[in-house]
Amino acid sequence: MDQHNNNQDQISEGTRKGKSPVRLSREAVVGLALHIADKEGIDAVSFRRLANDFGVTPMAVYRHVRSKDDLLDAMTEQMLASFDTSAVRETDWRDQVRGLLYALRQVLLDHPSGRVLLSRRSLPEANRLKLFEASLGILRGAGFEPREAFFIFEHFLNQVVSLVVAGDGYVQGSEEERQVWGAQLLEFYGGLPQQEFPWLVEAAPNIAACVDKDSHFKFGIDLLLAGVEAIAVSMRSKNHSAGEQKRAPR
Amino acid sequence: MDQHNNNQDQISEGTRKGKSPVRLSREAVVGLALHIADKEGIDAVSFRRLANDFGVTPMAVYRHVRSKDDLLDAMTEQMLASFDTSAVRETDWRDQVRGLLYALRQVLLDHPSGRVLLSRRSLPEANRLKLFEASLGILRGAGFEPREAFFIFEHFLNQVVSLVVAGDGYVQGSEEERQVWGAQLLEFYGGLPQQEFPWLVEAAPNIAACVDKDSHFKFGIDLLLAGVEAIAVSMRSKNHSAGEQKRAPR
DNA sequence: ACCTGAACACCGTTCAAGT
DNA sequence: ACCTGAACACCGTTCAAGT
Repeated sequence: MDQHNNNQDQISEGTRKGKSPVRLSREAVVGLALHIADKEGIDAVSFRRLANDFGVTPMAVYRHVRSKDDLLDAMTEQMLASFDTSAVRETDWRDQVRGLLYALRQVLLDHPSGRVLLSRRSLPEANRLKLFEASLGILRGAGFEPREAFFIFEHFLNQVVSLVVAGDGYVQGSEEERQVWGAQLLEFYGGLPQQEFPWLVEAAPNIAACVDKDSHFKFGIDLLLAGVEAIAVSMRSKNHSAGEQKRAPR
Repeated sequence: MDQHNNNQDQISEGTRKGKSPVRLSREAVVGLALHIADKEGIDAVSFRRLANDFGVTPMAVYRHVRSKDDLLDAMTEQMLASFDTSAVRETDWRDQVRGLLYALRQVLLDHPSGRVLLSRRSLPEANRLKLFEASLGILRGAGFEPREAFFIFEHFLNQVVSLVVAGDGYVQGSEEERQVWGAQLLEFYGGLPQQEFPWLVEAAPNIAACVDKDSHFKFGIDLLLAGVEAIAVSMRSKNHSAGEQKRAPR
């Protein structure tokens, strides 16, 4: 997290006037953009805003970044640079998967804008490719067919992303903002007419407490892995009769 | 789907000049907005665009819609109006759940903008509340605790949304656009260096064929329900020793 | 090579005014 | 009640210049 502040610490003090024009670099531009996105939301990132913070004209930014799409791709890459892939060295595939999911979670906790970045439609670059490849390797090693492995990976990604942002409670802003939103949710759902919405009224505290991320995340991952295990088992019984596969999931 | 054309058929022919000023209504505004969002993507929806299509000044739209947020909320509601809730009358909770998930899928297939609409952070209105309430009721009836029921519902929603948009292959545009994107994916992943990315090269056809929505959706729902079943079973065994619950999942 | 300045075609939203 | 017109503070991006 702190490594992204470096770029900004050299600049900071807001709208500097004309002097010591801090030569831009792609890394600095992307670093500041990611920092702004994480602290103020992805919508706060604009060429004009970046230029302003750098004390430079909007068009100067274009020398280091081809377009907004390019900028967002680069932000995704820089974010994933901190991804901890050490879990691939576990021996059991379940531990490998769990490890990667928790590593991805950590990235998303450090970078609230990650949800938006990861759900953009674009071709992945180096870091994202490595994550993708490692995951497929684990699932193929566990005995899943290419198709299943891909589907399962996709669901892993979706699941982690949506678990971290905690569904309804998703806020890319500050901790305080999230508290306020939680209070609003509690008031809203708790105040619904009880005859018409008995289950919603009952669930109101749980809906509002979506801030309780740890247990929420664990529940979701357990749910997902339970499903994957079940599929693995049913695959193994199918292979028993068909037997066209090299390795069955253990 | 066609009911949204009604509003537009009266207007159409693009930028009409001054005459027969078609009195706006909230329903007409929201209907056209949803229609534009589904055909051209959510970003194509703007007050200026709506005003232009209606042959009216941008500010006229504000008489029927308080703000952009209000407009998006209303679009979500109008979209969910076509939600088929008949599945709640099934007898087994698994069938009820499956039915609702497939009904939601249908809504999202009819409305490509639904993904964006449903992942906005806002308090739900009537139609969305009813869907939420019905789902909780089913899960509570199946014996899940309020907290689990809420978590599971959340995952259902996330799962359906992300399954329908098919992860990487998500395109809110036309069928043709999706084909193009699929071809790009195939070329990209298929063309990666095989030593470095063996699993990605192998999976390339599957990644590109994410257009194959039916089997993809079925796989995801099966995965999710397998996980839920497993949780239900482990809950039942826990209750065996604790026994603090009214009903256990059957 | 790197940055500036002006322009184009867009946004959401406010405010005062017309009918 | 419903719509207009002008304005404010924003967008991404292009193009022709400056140094």
